[in-house]
Amino acid sequence: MKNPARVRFAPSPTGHVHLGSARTAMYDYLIAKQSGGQFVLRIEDTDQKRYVKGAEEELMSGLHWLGLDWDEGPDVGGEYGPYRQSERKEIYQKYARQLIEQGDAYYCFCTPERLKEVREKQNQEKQQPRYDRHCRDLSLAEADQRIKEGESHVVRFKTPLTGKTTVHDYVRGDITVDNALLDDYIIVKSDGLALYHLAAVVDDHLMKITHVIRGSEWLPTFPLHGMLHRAFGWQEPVWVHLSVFLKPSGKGKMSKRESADLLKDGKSIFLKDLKTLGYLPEAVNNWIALMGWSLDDHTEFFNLEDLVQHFSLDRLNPSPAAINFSKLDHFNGLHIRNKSVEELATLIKPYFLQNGYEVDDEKLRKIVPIIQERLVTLDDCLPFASFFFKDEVVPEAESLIAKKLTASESLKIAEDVLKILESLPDVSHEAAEQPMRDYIEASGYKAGQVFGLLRTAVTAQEVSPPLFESMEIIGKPTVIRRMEKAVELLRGLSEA
RNA sequence: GCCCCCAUCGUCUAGCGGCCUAGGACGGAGCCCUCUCAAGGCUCAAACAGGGGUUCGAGUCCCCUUGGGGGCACCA
Repeated sequence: MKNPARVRFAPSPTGHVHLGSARTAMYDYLIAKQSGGQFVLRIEDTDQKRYVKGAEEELMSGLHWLGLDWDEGPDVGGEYGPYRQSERKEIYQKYARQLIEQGDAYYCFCTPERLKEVREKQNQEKQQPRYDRHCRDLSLAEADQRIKEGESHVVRFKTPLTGKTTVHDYVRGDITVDNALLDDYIIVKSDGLALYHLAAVVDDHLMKITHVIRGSEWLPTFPLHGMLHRAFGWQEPVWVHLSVFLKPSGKGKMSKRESADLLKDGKSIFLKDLKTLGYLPEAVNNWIALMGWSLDDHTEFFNLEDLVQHFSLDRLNPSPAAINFSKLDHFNGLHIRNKSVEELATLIKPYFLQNGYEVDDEKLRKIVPIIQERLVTLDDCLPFASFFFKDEVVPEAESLIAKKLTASESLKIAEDVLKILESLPDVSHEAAEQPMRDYIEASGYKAGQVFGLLRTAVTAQEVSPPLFESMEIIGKPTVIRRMEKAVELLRGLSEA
């Protein structure tokens, strides 16, 4: 057994939970669980301006939906709290001051306006936009004095002017950058709250985090985080940068606009949408787990427990992955078929209820086996099985005309079939199929023609679960009633 | 523009110098099964970005080019 890992998922509550976050959270969870360690949820809300109401709740329900339950977090507590960064303001200030006093950071009094001017000038001269280090060499005494006088200030990290910094990413290896190319990043804002860089590093240390798994958008500031740890003299966690998810075309990452368009197609990159669209959390997990990770060259069906057992950082793939929704559909079908009748019945029942149908559980349990392998998403149960719960279904008269036959020929068939069904003790699969096949044999019509007509009459659909199984569930009185209606409709058609 | 990262079928990927006439999956095409639709089974088309090295031998190691992605905020 490995050493217990403490892994944190640290989202900012600024919007909907998307696939990229979900995958990071899952990997966090897997590493924590497989080592017998803790999965920690930490809310990174140091930017109050970007706070979105309800985002935290959505985040938590999204994680729970996927089965990624955390051991420590703002709601459940833990011995390393508080777990919301906005509640840790004083902690960051203390550490920022330490950095300043030991010469690794400094107060900066430059106004946003001046910064903007500097940037514009640099842009004009085609220089790299960067802070000009105007306040870097102010003495601490002078700085403290100006602060006492109430002057607005931020804290910047004092990046070494020369030399190189090497940081180690678990999947990419060593990454080395020239310090001269780095900026003196702001680590505490003028409102006194730390920026991500400082807050995350301090929290990761204080919370004894062993693995930092995050998106590759953090790669550019990765050296800063390494330098911060070293300035404090802290041991660094294992750093793991995951590749980003690209839009289905593979060209760039998903924009807000495109996300909206996607929803019109019944697809989405947001967890909350995926749920209402009828996707199973098991399928979503399976799907995103395999975007950037693989076990071997053939295993592809996983549930969360399998992943806990088999997941390994060693098999992470550093290259970006395009989102492939047809693969999600495939996995969803696989996981739907993997459900027991009881489980699936429970999952699809709400769809019928929401659409105003009264659902008899006994009946539903009979329906599940015949539609299970036909469902791609849970809401597919509606087009497949609604007719079971309707008192009456009335097909279009024209749709009753069997393939390659006339209305009057179809009428003849309908009348014959009705007669046969009436003569049967019941319309169970066993009782009905053979007589129907005998009729087909004797009449010379094609099986497709007769069954097609029967299907349309009984279900008012061209596509349905297997006919005889369906009729058995519907029951003889209703089947007879619907056949009579079909005869009536066809009669009207052949007289016209 | 500058910095960083990445590079195998359309897509997700296996491949860690000889097991590769490059394997699997999704999607596509076809066939079988069949009362429709599925599911399932079988078959086919489909890739090592290009150029230099290193080596007896390169998809696998190194360099360059090209392409793609990410970042350059008092956001995370």
